[in-house]
Amino acid sequence: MSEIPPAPLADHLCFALYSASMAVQRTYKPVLDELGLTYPQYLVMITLWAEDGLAVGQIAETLSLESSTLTPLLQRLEQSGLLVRRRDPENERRVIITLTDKGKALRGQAHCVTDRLVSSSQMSTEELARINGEVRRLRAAVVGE
Amino acid sequence: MSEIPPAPLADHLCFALYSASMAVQRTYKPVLDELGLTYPQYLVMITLWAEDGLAVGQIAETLSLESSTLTPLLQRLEQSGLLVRRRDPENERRVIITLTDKGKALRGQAHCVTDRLVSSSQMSTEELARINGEVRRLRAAVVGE
DNA sequence: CAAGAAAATATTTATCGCGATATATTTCGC
DNA sequence: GCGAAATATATCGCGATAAATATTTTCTTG
Repeated sequence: MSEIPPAPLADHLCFALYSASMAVQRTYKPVLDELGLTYPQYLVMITLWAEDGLAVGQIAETLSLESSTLTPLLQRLEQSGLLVRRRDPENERRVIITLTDKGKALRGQAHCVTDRLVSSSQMSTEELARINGEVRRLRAAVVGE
Repeated sequence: MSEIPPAPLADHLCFALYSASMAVQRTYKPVLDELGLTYPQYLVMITLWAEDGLAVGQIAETLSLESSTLTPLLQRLEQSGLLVRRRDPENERRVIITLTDKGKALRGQAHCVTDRLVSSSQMSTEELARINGEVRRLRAAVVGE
């Protein structure tokens, strides 16, 4: 039996996702630097702009991250003055995250980040939305819906 | 003028790519653990299985990584006995990476990793190949071909 | 042609992000 | 009340980026 050689790099969907994700993050970086955010921090802010007052675990669920990843990340955002962390009085196991005025104010500048992808890719928003749907469908399939 | 609020998380293509890439990496992890590789190390091995004897800079170019990322990664792979690093006698600025027999032998077990994505996603290989093409096209557009 | 500037290449260092594991701490069920 | 579950934190190693450094090669130019 001859062994099946692994496919060349170009055929690996995992590499396409990996390198595309990195490329987008590099595109965002200059704008995020101006906002004082890293990319995962930016994802947390998007989550909180949509719904404030979430617990750490809820943010972790939304972003598919471990709470052990989020805790230091949120501590840094708190030190930046963008949010406040406090125990939930009704369930002291939980830590509730609340945006400060400064954190809310950052929301207005955030659309510049997304614009960056649209302009750099030179693709229509319809095309980008279509690819978004495909990739989300793939992810859902991989994690089992 | 009211400010444009950023779109909800689901509309962000960057998050779709990011979370899909992470999901695939988590799927691969158990198999890669058995091989003693991390995911970026696996990408390096795929590159070298396709063409051995590359310089650090060529691997960096292929994977869109910085040499400062690759140097410690390659040092770890060397310590694992999978490859050898040595200066190119013809151009002493370069460091040539060569697979050991152990590194070459690992190639036969590697298709198990890819199988993992195909089976977990429950999508046809045609479908996966089509998405691969879409994502690659997006990446190429973002980085400017 | 030779000397020095510039470019190419890899490494080092520092900082942050992320995963995995282990460890509290609190709450809930029996 | 005690054990089990849920939640967050601490710790350690690897990865990614940027900036600084070192070395070699190539270019320029007097």
